Amino acid sequence: MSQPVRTQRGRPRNETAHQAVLTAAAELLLDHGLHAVSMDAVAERAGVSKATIYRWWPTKETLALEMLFTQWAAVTPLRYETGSLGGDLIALLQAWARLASGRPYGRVVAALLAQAQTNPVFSAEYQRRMLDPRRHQARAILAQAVARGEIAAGTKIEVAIDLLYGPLYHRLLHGHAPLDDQFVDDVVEMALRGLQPLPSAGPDAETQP
Amino acid sequence: MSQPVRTQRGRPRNETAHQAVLTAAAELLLDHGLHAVSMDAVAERAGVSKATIYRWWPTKETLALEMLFTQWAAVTPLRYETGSLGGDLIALLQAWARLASGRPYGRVVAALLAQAQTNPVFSAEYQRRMLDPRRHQARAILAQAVARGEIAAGTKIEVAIDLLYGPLYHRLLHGHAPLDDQFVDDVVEMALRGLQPLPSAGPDAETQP
Amino acid sequence: MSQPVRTQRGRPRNETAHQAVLTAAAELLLDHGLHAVSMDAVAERAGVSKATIYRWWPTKETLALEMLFTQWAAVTPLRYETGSLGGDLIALLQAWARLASGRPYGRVVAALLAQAQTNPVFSAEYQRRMLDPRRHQARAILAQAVARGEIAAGTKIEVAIDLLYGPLYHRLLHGHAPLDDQFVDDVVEMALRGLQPLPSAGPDAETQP
Amino acid sequence: MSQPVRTQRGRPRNETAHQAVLTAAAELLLDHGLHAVSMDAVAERAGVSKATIYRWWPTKETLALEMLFTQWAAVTPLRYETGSLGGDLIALLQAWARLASGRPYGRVVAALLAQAQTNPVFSAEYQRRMLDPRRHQARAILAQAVARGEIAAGTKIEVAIDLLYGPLYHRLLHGHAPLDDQFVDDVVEMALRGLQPLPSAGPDAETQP
DNA sequence: CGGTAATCGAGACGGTACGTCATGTCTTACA
DNA sequence: TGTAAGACATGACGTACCGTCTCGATTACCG
Repeated sequence: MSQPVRTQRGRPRNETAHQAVLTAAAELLLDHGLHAVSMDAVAERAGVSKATIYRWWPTKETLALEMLFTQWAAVTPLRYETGSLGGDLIALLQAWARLASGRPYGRVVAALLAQAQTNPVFSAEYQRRMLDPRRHQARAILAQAVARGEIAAGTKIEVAIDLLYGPLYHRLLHGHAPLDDQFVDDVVEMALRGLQPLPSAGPDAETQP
Repeated sequence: MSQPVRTQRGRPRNETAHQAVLTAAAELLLDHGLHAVSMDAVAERAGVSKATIYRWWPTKETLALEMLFTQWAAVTPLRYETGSLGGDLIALLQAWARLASGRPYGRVVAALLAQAQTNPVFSAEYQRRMLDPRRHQARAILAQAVARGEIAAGTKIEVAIDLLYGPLYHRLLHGHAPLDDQFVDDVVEMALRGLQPLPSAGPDAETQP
Repeated sequence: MSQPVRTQRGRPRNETAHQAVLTAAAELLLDHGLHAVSMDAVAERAGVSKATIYRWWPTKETLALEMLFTQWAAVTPLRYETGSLGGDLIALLQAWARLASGRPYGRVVAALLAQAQTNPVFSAEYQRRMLDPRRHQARAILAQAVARGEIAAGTKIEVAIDLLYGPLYHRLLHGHAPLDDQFVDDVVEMALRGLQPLPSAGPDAETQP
Repeated sequence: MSQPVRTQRGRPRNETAHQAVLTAAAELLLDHGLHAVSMDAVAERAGVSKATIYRWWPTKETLALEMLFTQWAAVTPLRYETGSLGGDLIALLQAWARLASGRPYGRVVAALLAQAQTNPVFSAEYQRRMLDPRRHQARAILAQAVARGEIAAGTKIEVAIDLLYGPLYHRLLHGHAPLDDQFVDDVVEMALRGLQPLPSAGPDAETQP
């Protein structure tokens, strides 16, 4: 985010102020949502001047994105090598789900998505920071599973990733039901085995008189 | 939205103005997104006074919700009785996907979701209008499938619905890949059969005579 | 004020509503001043529809004027024939001063004057109703005094009236000092005898060698 | 009006804009009166934003007061030392009358008085700026006259001031007759000599040698 | 006695201005 | 150069009145 090139001339950047801004933004965002956050409010709460904020973040969405990235990146670097596809996916998705549901991040994500709808530059930045790393991990896990023969070689990986992450985002954003460990387990199991019963010995058996 | 009871006293509501507001709101919202749309702009474009808008819609989110509801409800709720679960689901989800991707509705949905994150009243109204009817249809379809023995009786219906709609919303909101008929087919198929090959006889077993 | 000609056809005017409007206007005006009085507020307080008010009074200033005229006209019809100029003037002015200072009429008068500054039609109506009758009485009193030889025949009557009423309005509108009986006595005495001491026996005497 | 203390920090106030606002307000006020003047109109005409106006003037009455004060203060407070009471008073009052009648200031004064009726804080400010200085001058003149023996020591000074200024305000606000030099002469003479003829030797006594 | 007409209640409407708030820029002094 | 302070232009906000209008209901008269 910190676009200005450090030329090693002049007064160096005040890192304390930088952190104070991110902290103030996080509190205001998570407590009241983006629309209740003004640059003036962040400046006052952070004890910083507005000019300083605009110096480093062009919009409050950019600020919110960096705040979210910082908070979520602080927890992620797990290795997902449980040996089975199901185990890897649960490890991956549960880490995300616990993070996302730990505080009202739905407010932040929804606001960022809304901004991304009409601002292609921001959308690209959002995807680069928030989505691509997660999808990259998921791709690696699924590729391993293909290599192990757990899933077919022709499986549509991108669709599979949407099938896994989509339901999680759905609950995060719509809030119609909890985004908890049980739900992640259910999603992974249902995605792996499918809705239909096994054709060989499944419920069709009872139709045989 | 028009809650005030018509008591047959006083000047009757101007329905032309009502429609003009919805039309103007639709154009502005779909072209530029909610945050770029002001009540002043809607009023001017609709040839209506701001007071009239505020009389019937307390916020622009409420207005956007009614606009979206009106446009999406115009497509008649088809009966989904193709005889098979896969057919029913494709009919249901493809209708939604075509509607949602026909115009830039992602802008509107994202804005409404952002608003719903911090406004419980609005959230309830959004769910009542936009989500509940769709989930109700999906429940009916899945219940039929259970009755026909296509899926197990113990299937977690709510999770299944999220597994189906989640990926669609995911693409609508994130725009990382197209929300087209092919994607709906893939999602339904993957949700029905699962990622894993059939465990009992292996994925290719049945091809081996 | 009731401009519409009674043609003896149609529903007759509702006098109860008429009075209710004047009463409501009086309360609001005297309590909070004209700017705090809206047609909507008067209508609600009087239990009358806005259309009814506009039917009889084109503006709220007109309404205020009629209210003031009604309340002040109810008290005036004294005869001023005490036999002396001073007595007559005190009777005339004290009646006015008691009326004007009895309730916060300064609010009403100031508002009407403000309106009269830019609306010649209203100004004429205001003068016809509120000023001309008072000045007419004063002229009569002064004419009697001239006839009795109490004051010189060449006295400028219009200036004299301003000299008498001006100070009273001054205190009513500026409120820098009380508008009470004592003040009226002082004004009349000072106007009659003048500030300067009597020239025959006064300080001028010492200039006579 | 410019209360905020200049701490020498931050961008300094734009004095050009300050003057432009006062000028624009003066033109609009004198041309159309306060009620026909909107903050939006002043802002547009002055080429200044509404927020800037509200930063320095909380209401348009406050703005009008500063405008009036500025324009009337521009006429220097001459020394009134003509040697006689009559001369001093005519000098004092004619300066005021010429100022007040030079442009349609009656509109402004009436609007300010109307505001002062219901706003004690504004009333105090109005008196401090517009009335007190004039009354202070008048008191000095009358005190000199007492010292010189021109008027009695027991003269009620406050009443005398009302007797002099009251008629002038009366004509300014009611406009029933001109506020010109002749009127000021008449008021001063009548206030000094009184309406009644000299009681000791009759009104014409001094003309009899 | 039924028609005509004026009044009244209720309240929706287009319009204008209000006073506030947030954005993003700019100007100064200080570090 | 970076920062705090804060003034500024811009423009949307949501509210409040204004004066007009369209209804249905009411109450007289007059033919």
